[in-house]
Amino acid sequence: MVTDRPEGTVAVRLTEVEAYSGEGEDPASHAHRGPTPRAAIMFGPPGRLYVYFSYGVHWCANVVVGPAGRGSAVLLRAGEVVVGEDLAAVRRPSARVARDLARGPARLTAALGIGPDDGGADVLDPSSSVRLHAGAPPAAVSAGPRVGISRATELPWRFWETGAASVSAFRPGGKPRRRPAGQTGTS
DNA sequence: TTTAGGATGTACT
DNA sequence: GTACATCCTAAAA
Repeated sequence: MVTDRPEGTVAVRLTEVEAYSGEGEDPASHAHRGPTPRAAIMFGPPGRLYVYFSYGVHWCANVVVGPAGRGSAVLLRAGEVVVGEDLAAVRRPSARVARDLARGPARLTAALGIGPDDGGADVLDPSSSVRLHAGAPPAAVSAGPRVGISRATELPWRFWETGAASVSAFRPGGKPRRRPAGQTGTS
């Protein structure tokens, strides 16, 4: 994922995403109720950017997938900044460590500088300021329940790179407990 | 260190 | 009016 801005370029390698289906089988999706004005972009052609405003202060970005009219999208949940880390750090002053620059959907969107103006942008268009590049697939990918929703939590439609330090902190059934002994978050 | 509460646009009841 | 695909700040232990 790359964004070109007057102030610079930021590239992020996505490490965590969530799938949302609009086919009515997924009550957690914004598209579940149909093409509302906010979710209309999800029903458009694939490769478009669906940006929505959440909780009044955060923007989250999705990439529309599947045929037009289906309403399916992939939420970009987390990633690691590989280019323009300095600029990303400026955009995310609250991020104290590099790992937190894009850990979380709103943080990822902010680190990339994606805003409402980018809604509907074609991420496959080379001339677009927001582009999606295909990279080498990770060695291992894990799947599990989605985070931050209250419906259809059983669907294991969250996918992340196994062992990635930038994935969202998921609390299975309660407290996050400290860092598991085997996994080190730092290098 | 962990827990609680607040901000605020859009959609649904 | 309430809930939400969230994150940040403040307070307590």
